[in-house]
Amino acid sequence: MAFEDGTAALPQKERKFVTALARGLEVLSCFHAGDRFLGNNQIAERTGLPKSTVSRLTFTLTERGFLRYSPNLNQYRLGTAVLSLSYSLLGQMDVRRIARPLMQALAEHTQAAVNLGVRDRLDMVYIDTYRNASTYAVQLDVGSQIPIATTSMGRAYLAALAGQERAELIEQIRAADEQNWPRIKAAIDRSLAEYREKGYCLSLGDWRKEVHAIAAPLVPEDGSEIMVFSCSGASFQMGRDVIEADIGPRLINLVGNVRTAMSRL
Amino acid sequence: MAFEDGTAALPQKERKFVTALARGLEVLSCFHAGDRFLGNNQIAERTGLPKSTVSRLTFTLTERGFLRYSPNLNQYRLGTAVLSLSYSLLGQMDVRRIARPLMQALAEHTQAAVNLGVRDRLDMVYIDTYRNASTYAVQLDVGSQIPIATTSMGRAYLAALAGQERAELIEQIRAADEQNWPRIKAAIDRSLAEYREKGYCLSLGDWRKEVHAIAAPLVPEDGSEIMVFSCSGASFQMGRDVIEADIGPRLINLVGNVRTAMSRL
DNA sequence: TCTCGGGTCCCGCACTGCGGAACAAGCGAT
DNA sequence: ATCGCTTGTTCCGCAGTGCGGGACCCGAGA
Repeated sequence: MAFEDGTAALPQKERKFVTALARGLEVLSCFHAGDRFLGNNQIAERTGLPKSTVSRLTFTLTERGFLRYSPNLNQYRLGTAVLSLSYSLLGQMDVRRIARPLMQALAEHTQAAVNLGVRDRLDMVYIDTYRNASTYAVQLDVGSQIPIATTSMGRAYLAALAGQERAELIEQIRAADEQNWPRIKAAIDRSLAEYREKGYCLSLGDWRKEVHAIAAPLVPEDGSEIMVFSCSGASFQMGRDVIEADIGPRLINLVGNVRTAMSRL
Repeated sequence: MAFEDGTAALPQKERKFVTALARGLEVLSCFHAGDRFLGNNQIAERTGLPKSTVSRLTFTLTERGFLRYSPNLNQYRLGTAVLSLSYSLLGQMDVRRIARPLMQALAEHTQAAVNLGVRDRLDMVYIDTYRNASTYAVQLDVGSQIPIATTSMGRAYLAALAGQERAELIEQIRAADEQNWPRIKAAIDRSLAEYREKGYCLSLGDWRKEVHAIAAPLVPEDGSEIMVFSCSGASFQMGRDVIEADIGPRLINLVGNVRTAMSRL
């Protein structure tokens, strides 16, 4: 850091920021669903950190059970410690207990998948999903990540977000995929309008051609994070007509019931 | 650090260790299933770190989505980023795909819960669990943690562990609960013997009085981590006789099938 | 044997992260 | 209002931690 006077002239904000920790988290996050094992070198590439730094970070993470080392491959995998964390989180969310029977009933009625998700960075993550036992088509499990921009769940989240935050998030989305921005922007605008009019958002093949979905957000009164319920299924089973006539109202109804159930603790 | 010659005379190992990162992870881990929100002060107490340090760490963790800040409570909760991590891990484990139908069948047959777990520190963590739809008794979900020392799953893990590692782990267990050590030690020894004789471990009310369980470990040939299958239910439904005569053989059979299925990729 | 792609280790330097203490902000009780 | 009391944020100089370029090492191919 080259400052003329040599004093620590960092902006105040940055003094609260612990680089080493952030880098370690970065290392963890660079394991995506696809890849089982990563070597130090690949990690270094993905994160842009120097090899020796990565070496130290992986050592520490392994030590603490957040990574697991495979001696014969000389590579790392995520460790079981991350599981405990996410359970601590899921166990806290009483939305899940409350919504479960309602979601199951809707899944039964529609013969489609009914999902509950929250946002993580530029994705929505399922924290629950129910489907009729016979449905094997779309296999998205708890923890699945789907993009914000092209899914009904993601856009319903956007629609429910307060103006300022929404603008910031949309900007991030734009920056992440300049390429397709015009198309994405158009779809988002359509969804926002749709939400204002009807209270839900649709995605009829935007994400995967053969998947139709509808989603409605739940904004908790206590200021905690927005959650989104969605119902998704094969396009041939879920035409626009049945979605708007039947599923939409039921979904909005579900959200309303969950909201009132949560408001009385 | 006061060394006579002033050189960095740290033991080599320690130079690879990134304290700041470890501390950050410590902060995350101190959120247990019970507590929704923690303030900086409580975190400082639990971790033994000074307040200002905690302040910086929580700032960084929040920044990165691993914690979430509640402005009106001035407190923190785990953030959604941890969810994505654990999904990256679960998605990688193909044991789950392979074992699923077998576990479901066994759950159906026994009318009890059938679980798959791995170790995290001094606990076993469920990575899958199936039960007959009508079973509402014990509600342990994916991510649930149960102690090693007093559960059949934990002790089956111990039994499958190689001598050296086992000794170390047992020592940690002793250190964690000196109090009840004699009783725990006795139960562990019994389980080790039981495993040698029969290939499974029991816990008939050791963990919760009204819960009976049986477990058998799967030691992967590729040297990756040990996994344990268990079957648990209400004590009045699962007497020792039915466990040993019926469930035990079926469980061992299940493990064998999974092992062979995994060995051919 | 040489090379090449991994990974770990070394080591001096600079800057980051440290933590005690001061400061600020709620909140109850008096 | 006024005083504690508790909890969180900020300050600031110091030291030691974490940094990272490069040497080194090892195993697999050629």
